Formats: sequence, C-alpha cells, structure tokens
Amino acid sequence: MTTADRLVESTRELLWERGYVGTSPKAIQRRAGVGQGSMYHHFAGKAELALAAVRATAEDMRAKADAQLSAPGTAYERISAYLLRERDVLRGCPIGRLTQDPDVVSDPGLRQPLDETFAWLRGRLAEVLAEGRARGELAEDLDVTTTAATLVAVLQGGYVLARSAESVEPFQHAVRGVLGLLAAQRRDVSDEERA
Amino acid sequence: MTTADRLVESTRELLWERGYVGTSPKAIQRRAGVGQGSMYHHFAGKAELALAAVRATAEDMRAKADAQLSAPGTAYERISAYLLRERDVLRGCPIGRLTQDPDVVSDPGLRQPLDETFAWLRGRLAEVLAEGRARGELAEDLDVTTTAATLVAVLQGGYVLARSAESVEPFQHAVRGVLGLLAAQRRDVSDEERA
DNA sequence: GTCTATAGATGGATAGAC
DNA sequence: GTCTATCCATCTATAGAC
Repeated sequence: MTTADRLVESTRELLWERGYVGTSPKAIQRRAGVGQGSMYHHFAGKAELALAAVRATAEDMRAKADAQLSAPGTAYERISAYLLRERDVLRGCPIGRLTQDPDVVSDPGLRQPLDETFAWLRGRLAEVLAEGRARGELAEDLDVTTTAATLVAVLQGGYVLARSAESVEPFQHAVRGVLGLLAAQRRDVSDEERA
Repeated sequence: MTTADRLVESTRELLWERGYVGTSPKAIQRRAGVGQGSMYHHFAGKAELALAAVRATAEDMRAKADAQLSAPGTAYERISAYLLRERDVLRGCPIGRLTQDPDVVSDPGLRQPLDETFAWLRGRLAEVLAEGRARGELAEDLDVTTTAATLVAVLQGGYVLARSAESVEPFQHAVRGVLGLLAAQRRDVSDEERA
C-alpha cells in the first residue's frame, strides 16, 4: 500500500470509531505510521482526507449490499440474507455514524456520499421488493418504497440500540421483528406462475 | 432558573447538536451566560455536567413517549400516534445521538441512562402490543418483543436517513412503511368480544 | 459564588531543511 | 517525499483574588 493509501485507510478506521470531530490529523498519522509533513504533502488537510475516506467506505458498503441483494432467491430470501448477514454490530455503521456529525452533514461534499449510499440502498431494496411483488411472492398492495425505507432504518436504528445496550441483542430483535412483519406479506406462488 | 440549571440546559442543547466530544466547557459557559469559575464551582467538570444533562434528557424522553403510549385507543392507534407525533426530525434524537460517541458508551455512568431509556421504551411498546394482542386487535402470533425493538429502531434509523438526506422524507417513509406492515397484523374485534 | 490568570496538552496547519 | 521546527487557537482544568 502506498503512503496515501495507508493514510486513507487510517482515516476510514478513525472516522468509524471516533467520527469527524473526534479524529485528529495527528491520530491519522500515528495509525498510518506516516509523518506530519508526509501527510500534508499528499492531502491538503483533514477535510480532504475525510472526503477520500468517506467515498471509499460508501463504495464498499454499496458493493457489499449489492452482493446479497443481487444473489439468486426469492425477494424475501435475499432481503433476509442481507439483514441477517454477519455484521460487526457494536461498531455500528461507518456511514450512518457520520450523519450525527454536524461538521459532516453541513459540508455538502462530505454529506453527498452518505446521501447517495442510503438513497441507492433504499432504491435497491425497493426494486427487490417490487420484483417479489410482480412475481406474486409478496402481497399486491405492499408499498415497496416505504417498506424499503423501513428496512434500512431498522438496520441503522438497530445499531443505535445495540450500542446503547452494549449488546447485539436489540439489533437482532429489531431485525427479526421486521422480518416477521415482512413474512406476513408473503404469498404462495403456484406452479404454473413459477413456470 | 438557577445558574446550575442554565448550565445543564446549555449542556443538553450542545450535546444534542454536537455530541460529547464536540461540546467544550467554554461553549457551555458561553451559551449559559456563565463564567468559567462559576461553572467549575457548581460542577466538577464536563463529565459531571454531561451526566446531569443526559439524565434530564432521558427522563424527558420517557415522559413524552409515555404520554402517547398510555393514551386511550387501540394498540395500533397509540403506536401510530407515537410514531407520527411531531418531531424535530433533522435534529435527530438527543439520546440516540450519544450512542455514536465512544467517550459516552465507554463510560458506564453516561451509557446507563441511554440503555435504560431504550430498554424502557422497548418494554413499554411490547406491553402495548401485548395488550392489543390480548384484546384480539392484533394477530395472535405477533412477536411483541421483537416487533417493539423494530419500532424503536425504525425511529432511530429514520433520523439517520433524514440527516443524510437533509430531508424528513426518508424518516416519514420509514415510519409509514412499518405502520403499513403493522396494519396487516390487525384483526377484527367482534361486538361481543368488545363488550 | 463569581472573576481573572494561568497552565499543559492537543488541534490543525505552515515553513523550510534535507 | 519526508522530517523537524514552529505557530496560534482551543481544550480542560486549577489557582487564587474578590
């Protein structure tokens, strides 16, 4: 990894752990094993490093979600797999975390990747739900747009509950709860329709 | 208001806006209109002030939620009223916000009020759901514990989505989505059962 | 109780040598 | 490209006068 890459990686970790206000250039340098002058040679400052870090993290998050959501299976199976996939719950979401930082959301450049990521995720989930509905797997009157927003919110809120409890339990409950509600929207697909 | 009260109020506002790391004693003093020496006369430091502030905010939050959830009406109506009540969505949740702060969750004294608040809220929602189920208003097989966690998570996650989008829309979608799913759990209550 | 003075550490960045 | 030195502001708190 190049020096610049190590700086971005360190910044990603620190933004996840401590947020934007809680992350200092000095801490980034220390973690990356890079000196002061070196950092300022590659990046103009904290804000520029944060932007590179946030963009990389956002892209990662989209790629991971798409892997689950574009897999084979019914809509319910794919959404279930996405919600239940292994997560480092107590660390929270590296993107969602930043929405709490006023210095991030007040900076259009920094907020944009957050907005795009969640907008994409809601859209992708809505597509999966719409596919399931079109195939007769899900109730005809299911509102895919609002339900997609609910699914993303359950994950993000689940992290909040888990961190307050210092336990993954409330996260798992929240996920299982919404999956239970979604399961009630499933419909039987006849053999002829499947063909 | 006494000087101590004004300091706690200012701390509450700043913790909400900027979190624990983002809030400095100097900023608290300025907002409260209180001098340096005066603050340190009434409170040992930032941590002690934060504790008083967090406890007050947590109590407020429980009281407000209980007002909606203990009102008359069916379980669905009360939960609906709670979820849809007017909120300053873009400011986020003053309690949930703090779960992102490592210096808060790593301090048992500061984390406790957060944990208690969300545990209480999940329990209270589970009670309301259980009442509705017992009265035949809700499906017999509804899992009240996980559904309660889902409801709280939708609110907390809704704030995250709203702040990322700088718009209340995703929050409203998430809430309407989960209410739609919950509505499918409603059952008819016959006249005799109602009597 | 409140004020001013002071202190050591850290934050975020620049300057210039090598 | 990387290093060290330096800079000014802010952070968090203490000391002591009033």
